[in-house]
Amino acid sequence: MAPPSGRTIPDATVARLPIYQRVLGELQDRGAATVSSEDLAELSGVNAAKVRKDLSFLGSYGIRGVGYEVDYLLFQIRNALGLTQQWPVVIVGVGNLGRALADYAGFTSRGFPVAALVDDDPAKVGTEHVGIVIRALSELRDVVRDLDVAIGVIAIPASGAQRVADLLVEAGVSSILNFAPTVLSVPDGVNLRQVDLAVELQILSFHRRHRNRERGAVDPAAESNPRR
Amino acid sequence: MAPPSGRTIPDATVARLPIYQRVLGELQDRGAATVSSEDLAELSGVNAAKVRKDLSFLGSYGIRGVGYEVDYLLFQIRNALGLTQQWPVVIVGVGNLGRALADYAGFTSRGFPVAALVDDDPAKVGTEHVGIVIRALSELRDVVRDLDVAIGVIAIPASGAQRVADLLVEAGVSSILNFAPTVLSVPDGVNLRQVDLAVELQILSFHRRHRNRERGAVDPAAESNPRR
DNA sequence: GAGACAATGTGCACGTGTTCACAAGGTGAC
DNA sequence: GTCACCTTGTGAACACGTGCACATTGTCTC
Ligand SMILES: NC(=O)c1ccc[n+]([C@@H]2O[C@H](COP(=O)([O-])OP(=O)(O)OC[C@H]3O[C@@H](n4cnc5c(N)ncnc54)[C@H](O)[C@@H]3O)[C@@H](O)[C@H]2O)c1
Ligand SMILES: NC(=O)c1ccc[n+]([C@@H]2O[C@H](COP(=O)([O-])OP(=O)(O)OC[C@H]3O[C@@H](n4cnc5c(N)ncnc54)[C@H](O)[C@@H]3O)[C@@H](O)[C@H]2O)c1
Repeated sequence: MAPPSGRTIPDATVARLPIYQRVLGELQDRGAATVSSEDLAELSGVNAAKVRKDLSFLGSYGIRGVGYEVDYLLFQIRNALGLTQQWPVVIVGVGNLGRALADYAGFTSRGFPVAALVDDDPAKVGTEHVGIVIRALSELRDVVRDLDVAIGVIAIPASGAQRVADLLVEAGVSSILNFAPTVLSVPDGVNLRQVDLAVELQILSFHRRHRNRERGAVDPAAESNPRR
Repeated sequence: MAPPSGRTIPDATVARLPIYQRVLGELQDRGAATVSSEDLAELSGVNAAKVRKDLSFLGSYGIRGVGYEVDYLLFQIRNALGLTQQWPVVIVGVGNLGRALADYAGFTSRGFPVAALVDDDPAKVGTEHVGIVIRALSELRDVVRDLDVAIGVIAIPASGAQRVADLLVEAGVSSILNFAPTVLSVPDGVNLRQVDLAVELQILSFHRRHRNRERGAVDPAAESNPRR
């Protein structure tokens, strides 16, 4: 029976598939043959019913009374996620963050090899980092074409991010991961994801503050800035 | 009139407040006195009705017919997010990623100063990075107490992450930002956020694959791994 | 071959989030 | 002081996500 895949998979499910994928990989390494939705849920930090519903969007790959075959399910998830092939990545901006990303082995091992590094600092262009020659921004189009780059990672200051995003799109990249703390706009058809660490910290800060408030604390500052 | 703040603010709104905060800061720098929900929405990449509803959870801070006073609204959002004070951060794991984070000026400027660095590599402990002496894992409790650390950032390999999370909680940290690609469990009352770059890439990969499928492409691999 | 068993797959109800559309209500012009 | 105008604040409908509960169905035992 062919996998359904005609069905649309909800965004919330898509966001969890990579977690299941990683957990299943660990189970496979440990030699587990099958896993129940309950165990998979426990290891993934979610509800068992959610796991079953999520997996049912991929197809009916479980065995009632037994669970899911680890190898088979893992293959199906990888297939759904498009991880049956490699997706070369270009990192734009070889600063603190760009270097850390380029050094990181976890990307290549998960099928996202760092194919190219790009920077607009003339002092950096032409030098090597982790064996990759840093190219100029003007070469972006060639780099993308020649190395068949699928994904662009933006690791430059916010001020230049929109321009680089435009250049990436022009060069034919249709998936962008942006680390610059700014809202980017891209044409329809281009996929954009934002990772904003300051936002994460601020959300933590909110919850911490709110927890304190529940305990009866009052923030005097709230009154100290009257309008006008 | 006191800010309501008795109301609970939806999670989805909390996640957007940092964006509004950043955009309003930019508007303030440009000297804007007021802003309409429509303009703020445009700059934040969201719907105008959503902006108004989000802001209404903080209180009735707009002026009908005019918009929102930038200074005043910014103050209220900062207050809601708990950004009226500094939240010292400890980074555990001074490797590729930990170093990049420690070097990053954006945290301190947003009220999250890197107060301490911790690593368990004896070769690193005692050395300095960006003027901060790296401390041993065993000193974590003292570091958290003495420097009044509010937030712990985990930047070590997945295998040790749960143990470090436990240590952070024991040391009194109640907000954790985890970069290790693993599911952590923490007690109630501890706030945990996960940043997983491989997950982000895999979500991009999913959408790219799906886009291609819609155009009629068929992945032959889907059939090539029959069960047993 | 039949029956007990165990875990899946899903209908359903509930909660959360989004968006529209418009009444409510300040502001500024005259 | 009145009126026209403009943007907020929110009710209501809709879409999406979650989780319970259980019928369904494949497996294994005897
Ligand atoms: N370092 C971190 O830990 C961290 C954390 C959160 C967010 N960020 C964000 O990531 C981005 C990069 O941070 P960073 O610390 O690596 O900065 P950085 O200043 O260390 O490095 C930026 C690099 O980008 C290059 N660059 C600048 N403009 C460019 C352009 N238009 N085209 C190509 N290259 C360009 C610079 O030459 C430099 O090499 C920033 O937006 C920052 O806010 C970084
Ligand atoms: N580097 C990246 O760009 C990147 C990207 C995505 C995710 N990550 C994740 O971030 C984490 C760190 O990545 P990295 O590239 O910095 O790794 P790394 O190996 O460069 O550095 C890890 C550091 O943590 C220290 N360490 C290890 N175990 C420790 C423990 N129990 N207590 C204290 N310190 C300990 C090591 O001594 C080392 O200094 C990993 O989980 C990785 O998967 C990194």
